[in-house]
Amino acid sequence: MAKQEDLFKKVIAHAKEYGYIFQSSEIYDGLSAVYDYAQNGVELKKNIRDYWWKAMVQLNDNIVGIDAAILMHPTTWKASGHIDAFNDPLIDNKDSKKRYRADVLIEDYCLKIEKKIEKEITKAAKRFGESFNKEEFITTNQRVLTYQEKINTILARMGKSLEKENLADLKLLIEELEIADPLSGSKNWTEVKQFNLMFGTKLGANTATAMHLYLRPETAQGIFVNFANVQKTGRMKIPFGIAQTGKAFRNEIVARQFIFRMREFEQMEMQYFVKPGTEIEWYEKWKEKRLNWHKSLGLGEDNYRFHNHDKLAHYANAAADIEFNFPFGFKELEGIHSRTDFDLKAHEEHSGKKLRFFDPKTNANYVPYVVETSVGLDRLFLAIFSKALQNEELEDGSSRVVLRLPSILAPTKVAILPLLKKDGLPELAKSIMNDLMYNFQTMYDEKDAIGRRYRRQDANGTPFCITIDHQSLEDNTVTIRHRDSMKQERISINEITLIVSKEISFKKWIHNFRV
RNA sequence: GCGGGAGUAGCUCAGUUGGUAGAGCGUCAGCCUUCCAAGCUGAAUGUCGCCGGUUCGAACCCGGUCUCCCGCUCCA
Repeated sequence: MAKQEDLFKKVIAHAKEYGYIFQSSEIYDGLSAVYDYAQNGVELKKNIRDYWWKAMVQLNDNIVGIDAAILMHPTTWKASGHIDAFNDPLIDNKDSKKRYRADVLIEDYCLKIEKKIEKEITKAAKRFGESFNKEEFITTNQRVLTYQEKINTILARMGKSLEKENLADLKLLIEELEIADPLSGSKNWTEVKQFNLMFGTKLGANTATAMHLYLRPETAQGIFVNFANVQKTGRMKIPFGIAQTGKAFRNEIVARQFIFRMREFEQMEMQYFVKPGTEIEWYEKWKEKRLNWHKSLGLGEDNYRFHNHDKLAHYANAAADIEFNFPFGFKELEGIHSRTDFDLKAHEEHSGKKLRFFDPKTNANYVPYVVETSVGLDRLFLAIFSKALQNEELEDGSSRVVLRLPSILAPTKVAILPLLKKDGLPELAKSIMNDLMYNFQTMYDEKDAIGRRYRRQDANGTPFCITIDHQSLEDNTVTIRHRDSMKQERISINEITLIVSKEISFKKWIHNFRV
C-alpha cells in the first residue's frame, strides 16, 4: 500500500516536472480539483482523443460526431433528471464523522418498519397455515395498519420537505424518529445541508432578467437534443451512433486523486441508437468493442476488468464499468450503459417535439433505445501516464526512468540530437528536423552528453532519437535509437520518415483489436 | 464537509533553544567530451503557501486562511 502511494506521488511529480500537468492557477495557490494540461500534456491528451475519435467515428461508417455547446436550455436538465438527482440533502454524524443522505436515512428507517410488517405477516402465516389470506391480513390487522400508516406519514412529510427544500424539517424528522447512525448508533447529527452538484451561471448581463443556466454535468444530453437533427440531415438509419468529446462540470463534494476526479473534466462518449429489444445485444457488443479498444494500447490486459452494476441508475436497464488498475487500485475508467428510451422520451415530453425513427419496413415509428459508451478522457490520460511511467533496472546495475507511452500517443515522436554542437552537426540536424516536422512532432536538443539526452527523452516518452554524427556528413546516415529497447541502428536519413510512420501507424495499433 | 499528515529554489530535502536562508539534482552560459544520465568553470532562481498577531527581531511561536496527500463520505 505504501508502495502504491509512493508510485502515485511519483506520477504526479513526474507529470509536473516534465510539463504534462500543472495545478490550475498555481501562482494563486491553486484551485481545488482543477488542473491544467501543460505543453506535453496537451499533446498526449489530444493524441488520446484523436485515437478514440478515429476508432469511433472514422472506423464506423454509421457513427458521426458532433460538438455541442456547454450551455444548454435549462429544461434539458429537468428532462434528464439531473435537477432532481444532482441535488442531495446531506447530513453528518458528529461522532462517527460519517456523512449520509438525509432522505436515504429516512427511507432506510421506513424499510425497517416494513420489515416489521413482513415479520407480522410471516408469523401470521405460520399461525393460520393454509387458511392464511395475506391481502386480508394486511388490510385488517391493526398492527400492520399502524406500521403502514406511520410509513406513509413519514414519507409524505419527507416528500413535502424535499420539495420545499425545507432542510430544517428533514433534520427535525430524523430527530423525532430518533434515527441513529447505522454504524456508531450515535444520534448526534449536524444540520442538513443541500448540495447541488451542477454549476450554475447566468445568461444575460442584466442580473434581474438573466436566465439561470447550468454548465452541463454530462455531454450526453447535447447528443440527445440533437438526435433528430443529426438523424435527418445525416440520413442516418438505425442502428447509428453520435459521438462527442467535450468538457463537463460537476461540483463534486470531494474531488480527489489528482486528475481522476476533477470539477471540470472531459468526456468522450458515443450514444448508439438501436431498435427497442435489441439493446442488450448491442450493449454486450459495445462492452467488448470498448474493452478491446483499451487493450490495443498495450498497457497490459490484466489491468482491465468489468464491473457490472447491480444497482442501476433511473434511466438504465443494464450498466457496466470498465475498470482500470490505477496506482490507487481498480477504478472506473469507462461506463457502458443501456439507457433505454428514457432520455429521448423525456425530451419528447418536455419539448413537445417528436424524437423518433421511422421504420419503412414496418411503416411505423418508434423512440430508439440508446446504448452509451462514456470514457473519462482525463482518467484515461492518468491510466496511460501512470502505467507508462517506469523505473527500469538496467543490466549494468544502473536504472533509468522511462515513460513507455504508446508511441502513437507520445507528445514528441522524434528527438533530433547532434552528437556534438560543432563541426556542422547542428546544421545537418536542423535541416533533418525541418524536413521531419511536417510529419511528426519533433524536438531538438544539443545540450549535454548524448547519453544524458537519451535519458531525458526516455523520461519524456519520446519513442525515437535520431543522432547525427560525423559519419552523417559523409554518407547521409544517422543513428536511430529506440526508447523501449535502447537499441540503435544505422539508417539512411531518408528512411527515418518511413520507420517512424510505421511505428505510429493508427492501423497497426488498432488493427488486432478491431471487432 | 469531518479526521489525520504536509506546504522552504523547477525537483528532493536541510535549517540547530526565534537573529530576515542552504545542499544535491535540474536549468542557463561556456569549456571538455565523440553514442547511453550524474567531468570542469561560472550564473540565475526563494518577500520560507498566504494574511494577521506576539516579539527589538519570525521559516521557526500563536490565530486565521488557501492548497495538496491519506481515510471517511459522495459519485449518471
